[in-house]
Amino acid sequence: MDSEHREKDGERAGVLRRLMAAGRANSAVTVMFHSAVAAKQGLNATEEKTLDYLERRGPLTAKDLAELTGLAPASVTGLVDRLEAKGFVRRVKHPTDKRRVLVELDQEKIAEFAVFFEDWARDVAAACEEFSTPELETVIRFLTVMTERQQRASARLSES
Amino acid sequence: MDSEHREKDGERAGVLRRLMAAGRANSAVTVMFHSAVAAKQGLNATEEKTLDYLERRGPLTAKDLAELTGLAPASVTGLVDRLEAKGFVRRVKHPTDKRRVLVELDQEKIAEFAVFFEDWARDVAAACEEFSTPELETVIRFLTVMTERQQRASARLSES
DNA sequence: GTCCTTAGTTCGACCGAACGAAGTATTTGC
DNA sequence: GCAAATACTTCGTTCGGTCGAACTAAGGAC
Repeated sequence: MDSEHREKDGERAGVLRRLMAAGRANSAVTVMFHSAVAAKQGLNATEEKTLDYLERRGPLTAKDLAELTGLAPASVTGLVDRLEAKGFVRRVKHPTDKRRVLVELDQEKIAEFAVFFEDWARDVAAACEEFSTPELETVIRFLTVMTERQQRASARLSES
Repeated sequence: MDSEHREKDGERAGVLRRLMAAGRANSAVTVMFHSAVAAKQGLNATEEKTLDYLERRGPLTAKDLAELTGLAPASVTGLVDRLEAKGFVRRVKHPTDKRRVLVELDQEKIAEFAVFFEDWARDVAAACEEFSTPELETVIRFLTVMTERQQRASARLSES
């Protein structure tokens, strides 16, 4: 290995180290931000998770929520009661099966809190002015790759 | 505004939109990963937060922890009891003031769980091979800027 | 040296969130 | 059309985590 290679490798290693540090710091702050939002909404972790499922998958039955959250049916009843009392969701009739209860988001309530995200979105956009479009494309590619990897790492961690 | 500008603006807007989406997805997964790690360690949110403070600031007194976590003194006693029972921290004598109790991390226990992070670090390093060194520099710069902004956004959210 | 303050613990109580078991309503299978 | 299965709720209980009040031990002031 010639000296040029050694130098390149050293630089690369340093960059990786700094990237790790930056990623770690960013994760810590992301978690804080998330829990600050939850606190603002007056929601606990379970309730937050439930709203997240509903946002991604649309209306779900109590049974679906039980499976997704890992809670007992009785606990889901309580969970939905709380979310309904706070105005985040509604119980609606299932179109074909009268035994089932569909839980759907109250879009108005969600919009109430969207204000904070718009604030944050403006912040992000402002920060992006320091970056060229190709640079942002690189960032998007990076985030996408990492999201997918971390997703798998989470799953591995949870199951084993 | 000529057609070239219009096109550039449109492209930029699209990139920003995709960046937001990528960032949002990444945040969601980060939070999941974090809670998966906590579950693996058998820690709740408060305990996790406490360990984080100890990692960043070194040994702290019970009073310090009470202020940082916002808990009552009695609750801190319980919190430290639990962390001590699980082997994550130790109570040690304060060098000058015998009333005080210093809480310090058990580095061996921390190292036990570092394995999972090494796994993840390898994963990250592997994913980074798809990126040139200058690209990674861009990512670092982006993460750093965003971390700082999100930090401030969290603080604003928490206080108001 | 005595009194007041400070640091932390113990104790009893409380609350939110989870659970299992039993109950109701509805659908499915034969 | 009746029995078994399914979806959800109700009820009583339990448990973890927090709290305030009272207590102990150790500094600090004068």
